[in-house]
Amino acid sequence: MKYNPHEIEEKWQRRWEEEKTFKASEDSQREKYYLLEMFPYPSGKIHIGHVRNYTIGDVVARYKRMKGFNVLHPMGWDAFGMPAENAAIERGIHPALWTRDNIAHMRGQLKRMGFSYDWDRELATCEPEYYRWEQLFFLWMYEKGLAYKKGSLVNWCAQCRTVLANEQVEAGCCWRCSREVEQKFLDQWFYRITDYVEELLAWCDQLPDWPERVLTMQKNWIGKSIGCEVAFPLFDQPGEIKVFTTRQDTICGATFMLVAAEHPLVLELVAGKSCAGEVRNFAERIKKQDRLLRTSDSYEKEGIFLEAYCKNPLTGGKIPIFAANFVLADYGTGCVMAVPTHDQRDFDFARKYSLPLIVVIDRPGEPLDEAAMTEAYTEEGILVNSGPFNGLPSTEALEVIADYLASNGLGRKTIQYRLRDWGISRQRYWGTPIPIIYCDRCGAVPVPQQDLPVELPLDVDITGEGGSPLARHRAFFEVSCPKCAKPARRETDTMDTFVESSWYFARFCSPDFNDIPGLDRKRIDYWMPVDQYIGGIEHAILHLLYSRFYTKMLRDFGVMGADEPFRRLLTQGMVCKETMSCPTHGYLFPEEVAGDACSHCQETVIIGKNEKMSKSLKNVVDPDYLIDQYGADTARLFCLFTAPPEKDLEWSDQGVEGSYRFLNRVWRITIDYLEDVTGIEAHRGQAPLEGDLRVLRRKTHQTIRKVTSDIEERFHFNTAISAVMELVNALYQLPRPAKEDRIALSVVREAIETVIIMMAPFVPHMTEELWAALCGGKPLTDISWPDYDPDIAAVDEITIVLQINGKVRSRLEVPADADEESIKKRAALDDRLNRHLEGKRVVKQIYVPGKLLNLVVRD
RNA sequence: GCCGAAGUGGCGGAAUUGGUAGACGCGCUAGGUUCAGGGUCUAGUGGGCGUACGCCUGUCCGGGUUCAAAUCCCGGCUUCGGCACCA
Repeated sequence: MKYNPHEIEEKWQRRWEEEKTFKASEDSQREKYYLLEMFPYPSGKIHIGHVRNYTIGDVVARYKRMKGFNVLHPMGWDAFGMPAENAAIERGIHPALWTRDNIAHMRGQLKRMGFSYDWDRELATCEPEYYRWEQLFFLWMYEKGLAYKKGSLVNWCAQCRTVLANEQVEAGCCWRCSREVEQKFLDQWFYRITDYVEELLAWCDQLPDWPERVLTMQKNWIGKSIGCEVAFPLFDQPGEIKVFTTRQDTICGATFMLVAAEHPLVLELVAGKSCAGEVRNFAERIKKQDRLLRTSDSYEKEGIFLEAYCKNPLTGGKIPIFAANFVLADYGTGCVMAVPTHDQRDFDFARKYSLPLIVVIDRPGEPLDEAAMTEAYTEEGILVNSGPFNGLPSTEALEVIADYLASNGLGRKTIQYRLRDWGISRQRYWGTPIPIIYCDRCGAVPVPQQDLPVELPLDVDITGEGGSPLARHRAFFEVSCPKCAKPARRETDTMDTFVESSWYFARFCSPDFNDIPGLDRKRIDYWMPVDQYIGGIEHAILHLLYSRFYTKMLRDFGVMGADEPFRRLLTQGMVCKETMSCPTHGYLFPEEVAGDACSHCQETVIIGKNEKMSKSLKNVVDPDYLIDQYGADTARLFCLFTAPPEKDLEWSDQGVEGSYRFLNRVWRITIDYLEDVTGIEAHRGQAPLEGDLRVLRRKTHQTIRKVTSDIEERFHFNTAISAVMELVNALYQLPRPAKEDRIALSVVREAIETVIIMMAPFVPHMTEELWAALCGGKPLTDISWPDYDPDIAAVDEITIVLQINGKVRSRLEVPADADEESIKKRAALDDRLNRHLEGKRVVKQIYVPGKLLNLVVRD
């Protein structure tokens, strides 16, 4: 009987589906386990990188089920994603129907891999009901001031009529049409995530099972800095300039003031002065240049004097005000006090425009001299030239000066964050409509709850020419005001799709619950938080931060009990492969390459570096090809065995062969023994065994121990699989027992059953088939994960390493329970050891129980 | 520039608390299989020296701590990721 993966896989996939094998039940008495992948639904065809994501989740789900957990494992969610419009047009379906269609489309391919999803849940996120609740949450937030509208400066491409994210701007031009990007003031909706900034930051230290680097990224993104807001009064005129600084200890060294070029204050200050025209030109130039400059490596510091002065609040000194290109309008107050002696940027600026330098923090032991300085001194030191604060260490001065400023009404301690409120407005068709109506009389009026959901119209033209199709759709936006019934206009912006992905995990818990608020508190309390979330590092900041914010907000609305959405997080690595390209045809798919030549033009193919698999680079491996060639089990095994999940995986064709070979080995040894072990029970209990059988049985139990802990504690499937490989090797090594040797065959049977059960989460189809052949009865999915017997797994002979000065010189086989005395006695008789001891004396002996004996010797 | 992670054979990777470096797999070499090929089985496989017992050396580089370092500390190099004129 040959291993025929295709036949087996089709058979079991059909059975699992018919019997709804993987459905979670809410009334189960078992402990719950909620497992979710971080929206990995691809908007096109799935490639092997996706398969890796799903496989990791699937293995965990199958393992946890065998461990007796009630597992909720719905499929992740990316069907609303960005490329949906294009992909929908390509596939000839209306974008509004895209999500549902896409999920159906993907299921075929996903089921072929044997993934054990609870397939009936995720459709809940493509129903109008999903919009209804999302819009309800919006209205609640609007009521509480957590959703608000404000004008903001955006990158705007006039050609595409779209707002561009910073990363969509290439050298100041639109990534799609290469037209120069404009700065435009646009009214946009925001969610006030900054209200939760302290809680989001604090909980970063209470998520022990999240990867360190994700938390670090989130902390950096939030970017908290503690400092002072200080007012610098204007000289010879009323008013003041507020600055934010974290270095209030250097305030006496502030010799000039910098204002962001685009700051409104700039034009106010120069109004009516002779320099006004020049300054205006400067500001215009910087506004445009700024974006361009960001992409170049060296930023030339530029500024222009505004013919205005302000007063240093501590020294009273008269300091000039400049507009500068390197000050950010949207951080802090948009104005910076410049301390050239202790800030490198200010130093460069002062040198360029010949501005005065005053040292206020002196280097201990080696005093600074303004004239001789070649760079700013940014370290700690002792205050000088600072009046009453002279002699204070700078670290203490931070506090003292902050208190002084506060008590004298010159400033106050403040905290600045890098994190901005979350702009959710999108000028796209695809997304949840924002439920607001604008009326000339009543202003912005929320859509009444009973009118929800505001649905997307189906009769729009998707022209692909940019701009929101909704803004061109009169029937959609021409409405009457809910308050006064006069003609009014509906908001045509839709929500960022990140809003939808910020609570889908909660909707999955109660997909059919359509009473207010669309989330069944009872079931939410049972399943949430997600016990294990798995996904790519690319969502480390935005999606995960937004989901955390949303969870806290819904908690404060009383919808959810959890403080955090995801208890444990695994960020798995990417699958990489080298790119191939040809001078004429650009990037090539693997099947477009024959040997080392392009199959279109026969030119030699250029092999590029290893990069993340993506459609645009065409360095993808099609899982269908793998399944056709080797079967889904081999594809799964390869993804798991080659690298631990959090590492990037470099694709290799040869590795796949190895996985296939191993599965064949498992298949052959099982079939080979099948007849002999039929009717024989697997070995149980403690009955003593000798020789090879004892060794095999020990290996069996050691394997259970190893595989269990590798999956349980670390998700290190690669080492778990290698442990099973060792057990299979041991089975092959065992001399074939006689047919009537029932004891030997029972030990063999136990080993074979163990191999099959241990492999079940990884290669479910083949193991089901072998299990059915071997045991019949209950399918493997209903078998519980075995425990190992520590006594049987324990070795009875151990190797003690004999070292001299830490170098291994010999080894000693001793009984596991040998005591220190007897080991030392035997070591003294060891020839190899004694050869190294000639002419030396032992000054110390270090004995590590069960491990080694180290002799420290001198000449 | 700042923050973070990583660096181990020809390759992917093991080594869970400082205690046998290189598990397992790929590749390669040799041999068996009535041996065309493939498959499969067995053995070998970090480097150097040696007929051999064996010896030396070895986890990016340089120091250090320790009886003992891939692992801890200091300095440097390289790669990757994040943030970036953040006051």
